[in-house]
Amino acid sequence: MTKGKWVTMKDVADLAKVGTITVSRVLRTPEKVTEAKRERVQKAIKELGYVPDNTAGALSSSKSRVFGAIVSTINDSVFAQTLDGLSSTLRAAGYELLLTSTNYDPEVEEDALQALLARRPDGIVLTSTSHSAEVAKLLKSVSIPVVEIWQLPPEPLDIAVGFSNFQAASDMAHHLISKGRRNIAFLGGHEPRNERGLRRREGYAAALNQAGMTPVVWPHDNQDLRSGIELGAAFFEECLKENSQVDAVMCVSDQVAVGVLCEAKRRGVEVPGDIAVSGFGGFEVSTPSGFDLTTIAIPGFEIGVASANALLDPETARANKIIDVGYSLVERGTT
Amino acid sequence: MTKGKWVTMKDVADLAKVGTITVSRVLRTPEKVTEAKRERVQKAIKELGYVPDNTAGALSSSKSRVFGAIVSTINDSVFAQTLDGLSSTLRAAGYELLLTSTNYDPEVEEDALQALLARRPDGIVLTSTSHSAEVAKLLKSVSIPVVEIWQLPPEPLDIAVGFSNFQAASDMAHHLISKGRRNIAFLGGHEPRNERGLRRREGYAAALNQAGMTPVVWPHDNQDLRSGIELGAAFFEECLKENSQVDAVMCVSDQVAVGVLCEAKRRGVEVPGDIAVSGFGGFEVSTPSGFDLTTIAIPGFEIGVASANALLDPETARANKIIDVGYSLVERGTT
DNA sequence: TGTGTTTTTGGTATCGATACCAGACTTGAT
DNA sequence: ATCAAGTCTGGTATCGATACCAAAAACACA
Repeated sequence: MTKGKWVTMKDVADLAKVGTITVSRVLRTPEKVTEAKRERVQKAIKELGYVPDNTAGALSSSKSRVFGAIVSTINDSVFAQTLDGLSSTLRAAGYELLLTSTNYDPEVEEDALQALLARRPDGIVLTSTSHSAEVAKLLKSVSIPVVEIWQLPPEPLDIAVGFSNFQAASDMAHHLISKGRRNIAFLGGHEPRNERGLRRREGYAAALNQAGMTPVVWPHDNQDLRSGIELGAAFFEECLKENSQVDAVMCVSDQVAVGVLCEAKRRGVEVPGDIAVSGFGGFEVSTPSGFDLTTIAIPGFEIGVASANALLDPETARANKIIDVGYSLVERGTT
Repeated sequence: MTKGKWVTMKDVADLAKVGTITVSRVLRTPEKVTEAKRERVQKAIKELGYVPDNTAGALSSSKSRVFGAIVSTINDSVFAQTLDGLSSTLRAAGYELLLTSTNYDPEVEEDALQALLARRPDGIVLTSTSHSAEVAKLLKSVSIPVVEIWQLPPEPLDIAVGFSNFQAASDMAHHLISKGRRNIAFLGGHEPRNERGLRRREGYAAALNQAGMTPVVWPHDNQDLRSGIELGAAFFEECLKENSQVDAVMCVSDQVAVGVLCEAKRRGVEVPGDIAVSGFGGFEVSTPSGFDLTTIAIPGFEIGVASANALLDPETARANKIIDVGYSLVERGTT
């Protein structure tokens, strides 16, 4: 209790007049200790304000009770709900989450993974699925569960929890086609490191090709670093000029769609009259109280919960390898 | 390198034909080892794919190289930039971040803190400033830096990094008054556990009282759990009915303001003609490409960076105790 | 009461790194 | 060639918990 000095298990054991191992058991497997001793120990713990030292426990049991997460970004809200689901489910089971972000940089990913592994986590969650050779090697050499999320790689390293970005985008394209749209453009998904965006773009292109239409994607290259709302606004300025006959925009995310909608309003372009707009993600802005946006709703929180369960019980999860949480196309006022 | 078995420092030492301590020094203080040995060791590390075990290092040096963060929520984007700044700055210095969220529940906060302390972090970041007695006691008994962020408590436990929510809200109220508004309502800030919202509401009320106006806050009680965009939309339905003369709405957040703006458009209410709207936060939606919203821009990323620096060098930070990162009132098209 | 079985308990070794100290090895000056 | 001062290096103890095993206690049954 004195500032700067931690109370140890031995202190508790001495006060309760038991062996240290009994204290350990009271904390981990209380049912194996008689009630009398258990109470004495618990009283001592409270009295001394004992906080167990997990670093020591981790060393001797080689179970750190920590999971690591490497996400591409925490800067926007994409993974927020997932992290929430992950962290709350893990905490309920007595585990903690070690979080790192890479900002879509594979070099950072390798560093982050090294640093994470140094903490000997009991499992790892990744939001990316294409890894450098080094990263793949490290992950394979490790005997802990590795969960890749928000995507469904054809060959998961270990376990994957997500949905098909390709299929979802393809569905949305078909939805727009079924609404009579004939010149559908795709906005975003041009960042080469963001695989989810790339898959969505591919799904869109496949659907259009299948329907005998010509895909129009914008921006063309990765030079254009705008994204989010700003990208949506820029759409009118540049893309629409080149393709004046466009009657629908499929956006890579709800944010981009919001940018499009704002600019449309500003210019007096009718939605969905002149142009239909769709988003992706199902964030709050897409709701009827917000933009009433047609979008693909992703169960972000559930991805987190399912990943947590996969980490906690990898054997069961490995039976499937791929856990598809699905998505749903929500039709609203913009299409 | 064999699956399931970690390479230890001893393995590296044997291969490089040095003592274990030399390996340790190559990793922590390479300048104290002669070049020849250093290279031999580094080669051995690479060859074996050695990943140091920090749990062991933490135990013997009582430095875990981990910092803990307890945030009220990761569900929305409020703290996203801050976490980004925090995590990237810490990682650059070789530290990792252990993240927990409380969902504004003080009971969870106590549990989370216990769990965090069990990992013997080298410091802690908190987004809340009113703590239960237990939590305060725990934090005071600990000899590591404790940084409270996003607010400036009058009596910080140790170090605080943030800005005055009260002052910022008061500034915004004065801005609206200076624009000729005479019936300014405040929307949000009704959740009893969210101190930042409460402080903003207070700042607003103080400014109006000072100007001889009567504050109108809504919702009145905490029964109404709506927040975000939905709350903004509900404003027209309920608040405006009671106070038909309102000519400005100060919102507790940008999200709420977006809800107000969407609903205004839907009802044909002119902004800022009929009603002025202000936000708080300075998120992407508030930009000219988005809603062109007058708002208080908070340097969220800088809060993260400053907190990280405070954790890394608490002595310097303690000289001030309170680090005010400020804010700026950004006047745009909605007022 | 005595024997065999099950449950509960504690001693000791161990996990993998770093701290501390002492010894070996440089280096430079005399 | 010798010595002092400084630089490197490695052996051993240690951090605080848990694993393993053996001893003690409790219990059941004849």
